[in-house]
Amino acid sequence: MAFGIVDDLNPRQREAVEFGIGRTGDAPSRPGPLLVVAGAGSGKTKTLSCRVANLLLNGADPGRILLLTFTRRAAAEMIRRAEGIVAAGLSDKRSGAAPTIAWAGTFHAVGARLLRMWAATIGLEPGFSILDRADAEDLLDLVRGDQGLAKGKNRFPKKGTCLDIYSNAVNSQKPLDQVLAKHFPWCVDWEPDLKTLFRAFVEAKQRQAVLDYDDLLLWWARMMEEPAIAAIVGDQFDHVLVDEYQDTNALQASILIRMKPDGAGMVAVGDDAQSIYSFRAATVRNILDFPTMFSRPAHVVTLEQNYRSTQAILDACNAVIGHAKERHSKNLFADRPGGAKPRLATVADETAEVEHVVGRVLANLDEGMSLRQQAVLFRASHHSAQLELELTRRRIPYRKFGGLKFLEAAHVKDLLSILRFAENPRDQAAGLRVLKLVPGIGSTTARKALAAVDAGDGLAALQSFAAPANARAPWAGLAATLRDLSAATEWPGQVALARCWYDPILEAVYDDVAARKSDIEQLERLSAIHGSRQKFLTELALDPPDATGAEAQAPFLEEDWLTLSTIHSAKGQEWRSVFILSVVDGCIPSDLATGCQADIEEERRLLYVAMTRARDQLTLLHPLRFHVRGQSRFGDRHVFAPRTRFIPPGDIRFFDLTGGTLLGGNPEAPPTPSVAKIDLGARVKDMWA
DNA sequence: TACTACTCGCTTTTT
DNA sequence: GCGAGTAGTA
Repeated sequence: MAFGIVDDLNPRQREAVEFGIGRTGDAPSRPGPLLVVAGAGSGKTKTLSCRVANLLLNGADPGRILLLTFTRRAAAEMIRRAEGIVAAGLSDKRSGAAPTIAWAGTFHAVGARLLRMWAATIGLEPGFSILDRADAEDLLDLVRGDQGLAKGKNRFPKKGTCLDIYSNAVNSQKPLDQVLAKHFPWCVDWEPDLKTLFRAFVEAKQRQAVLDYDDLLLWWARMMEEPAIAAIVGDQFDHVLVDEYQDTNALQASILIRMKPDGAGMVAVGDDAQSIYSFRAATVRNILDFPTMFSRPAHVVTLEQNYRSTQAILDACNAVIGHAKERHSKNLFADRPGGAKPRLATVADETAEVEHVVGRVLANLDEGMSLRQQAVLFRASHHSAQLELELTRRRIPYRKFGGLKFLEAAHVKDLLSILRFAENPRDQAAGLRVLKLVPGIGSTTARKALAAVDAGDGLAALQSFAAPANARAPWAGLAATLRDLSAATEWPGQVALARCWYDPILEAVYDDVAARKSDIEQLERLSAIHGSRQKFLTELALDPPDATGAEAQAPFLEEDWLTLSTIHSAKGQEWRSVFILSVVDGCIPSDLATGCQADIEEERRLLYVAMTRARDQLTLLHPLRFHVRGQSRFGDRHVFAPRTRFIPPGDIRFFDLTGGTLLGGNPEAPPTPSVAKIDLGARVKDMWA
């Protein structure tokens, strides 16, 4: 079937788009597994959307296609493009609404949906609530208290670390002792206690009808171990397409293989050179082993032609990844010859770095490159703090992706907890948080009240609960609010109802009331686009609003803005001009990730991912003096920072060195001797030696 | 029992 | 320089 879009695919892309699809337009065939190894900028999204479109144009049922992506945004983009192609392909034959892919989203979102469908069969409460990361931590902490753990003189790992350990064990499908030895060596002695804790944690979650992120995958995977269910769920889909396969973990692979043991209709797309989520137990083994994972071998197509960057930029990227210890051999070549070399700008310190970036961004803007075509990327969320201040001061609009989320703000969590508690009175973490909001109520009273809720007739127990005299009025107000919320049949208005009770509390507790109230108002606006309380809470947990910033509010979306993003959140995107902050040893690679060779290799890929986002212009910043966090007792808060080890002297030729003029004074002057030798990273690590 | 003041440990990336 | 745990007070 000839249609315009396919004509401008290159031969490899075309192979991926057409593999195994009957071209006669008769009954669609069920092709064997296909792996598309897609280098950076090689048109991966285009290829995948074309394949989806091609399936649809060849008669595939859109309701029987499963599209698994890394983020909700990626799924939406893929569907938009596929439907556009289909609409164009059909327009000359018949008109009609473009078909919609009903099953698309992240593994977690799809898992949640399937689990609700199958809940009755697998002994799960269909109305289960979903705990986000912070909720899960709180519950884990609660359980730890109940278990009487961490009472000894030695410090127990903190709740975040405990959850990391648990999560890693679940997602990597490895026994606890191995996980501890490999990733958390300093917690090895706590193994028996951790095991007890995790067992109690799992029991608590089941008793309370709550699932955390890991459970969405774990329950799905366990469900698929039941052959009868696996057969039905597998048969539900003719085609399963998985994007960003290099960032999936063992648990996710086990789901796929149980769904399609022979790999029929299974397509995975990814790039081992861009695997940057090992901290989430993602393993590059997944993509390397995909060809032999199913009972039928997979067909492999490699996309090596880069359409994004100029040759000069690509040369530098290839040099960086060329030093990687092991990689799937792939030779990216550019479609766009020439171009300016990437700049490696050496500046005095972080203040100069910010000055340099802002200056360049504005210069680009003067030359007609809008802010939206530019991005500033960094390793850790807080690296942009100074830049954000400067952008705000100069009134340059920006949106920041990654890092602290809107949902993590205390007041937002408070309000959501009220809704969650009303939705699921068994949810102890939400309940405890809500009850403790009442002035004069601490954890002891709150726990007693929760026990009454659990034992008696749900939320009604709160109204008959004898609250301390000084807390009686707000307590009664809360009990009435929760009663009204749980009795409400209409979703619209419920956030307003919760606010009636919560706003006075917020005003009493916080100083910056105005800013926090506007967050709550945003939450209320957000609630309007969801159909029910359960949908709202589920969607918010699985797909939190991901941008913060001076212009993040909906009414301003049409305007121009500069993108600030962690490298992780920049995955899959591209800009004409890209700036990478603090390309120094200690940042990239992070001081915290220099433990073993595998960590270093991942940091190298991280720099590679960042660099390959650039189309025309790439600037790496190298501040000579680098801020050291939290060490005020040393007086000077800077340390000398060498250029990242990922750009050795031999590779300097791929870069244009600038910055001498920006230094002012003597660029070669050694830093203050008293601070030059401090290796904070080593000190932190020594504690575990 | 609730809240405060103080000490101690550690500091990333995200569904 | 912040969060979490602890000791002390009301």
